Amino acid sequence: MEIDQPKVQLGDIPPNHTVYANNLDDHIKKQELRTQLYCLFAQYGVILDVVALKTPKMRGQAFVTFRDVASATQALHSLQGFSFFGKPLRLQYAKCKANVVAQMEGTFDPRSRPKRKVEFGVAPGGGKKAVGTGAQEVVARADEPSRSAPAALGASARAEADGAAAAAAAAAAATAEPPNKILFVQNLPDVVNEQMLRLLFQQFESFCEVRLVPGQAGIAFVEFGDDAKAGVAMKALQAFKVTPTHTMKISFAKA
DNA sequence: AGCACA
Repeated sequence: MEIDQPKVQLGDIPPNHTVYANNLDDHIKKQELRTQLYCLFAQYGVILDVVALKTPKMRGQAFVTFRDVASATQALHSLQGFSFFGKPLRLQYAKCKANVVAQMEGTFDPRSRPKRKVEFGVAPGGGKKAVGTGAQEVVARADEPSRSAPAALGASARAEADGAAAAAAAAAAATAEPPNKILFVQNLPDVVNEQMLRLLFQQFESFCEVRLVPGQAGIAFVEFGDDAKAGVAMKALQAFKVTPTHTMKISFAKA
């Protein structure tokens, strides 16, 4: 005879594009959490969105949405119990369909509330006015099902896979100057602002500040606590695609 | 434990 099954049975929830994760360390900053989850889960497939809220009800939880259910399934099984920031991941399928997925299927019904998430960089409608209100809500998301240009997080992972050549060139350039706690960032699109750059760089330890150069579009300085920490950030974000056409070049600033 | 996306 069968005894009642304890805790969560995966079978309770049908397969979904989205993996629901809980038991997350809730003192991790939201952006950091999303970035780390993105990096961890991206090995199982194309990620459309990572949602993490810090509201009382939603803290310690996150939603990772894949383009394909099979990827979600793969990730769910492979990463079940994975030690993430010292705590084992608890994974299930999400109970509901993510908005991105509904959009992908063309069934998105904005009856609740129409969402205007801001893309990092170029606004889909074109033009140079990109970020207005919700600049801190940068999302990793694909707008078009097929050859989408995922923003922020997606681009970061893409930059890894993508720019062998660009990265090599940038790395070569990076070695031109000796280590410095200040980084020199080039090839930024002219729509970037400090807020956006901060989002990218603040996830690294000992981040201090971002400085744009008035009158000098496309470049910025980013300061860290010391040379080594700056170097870590540089390596991680080297060749990051800020937009599909702008690949960041990072080097140590001149002393 | 807790299933959202403004």
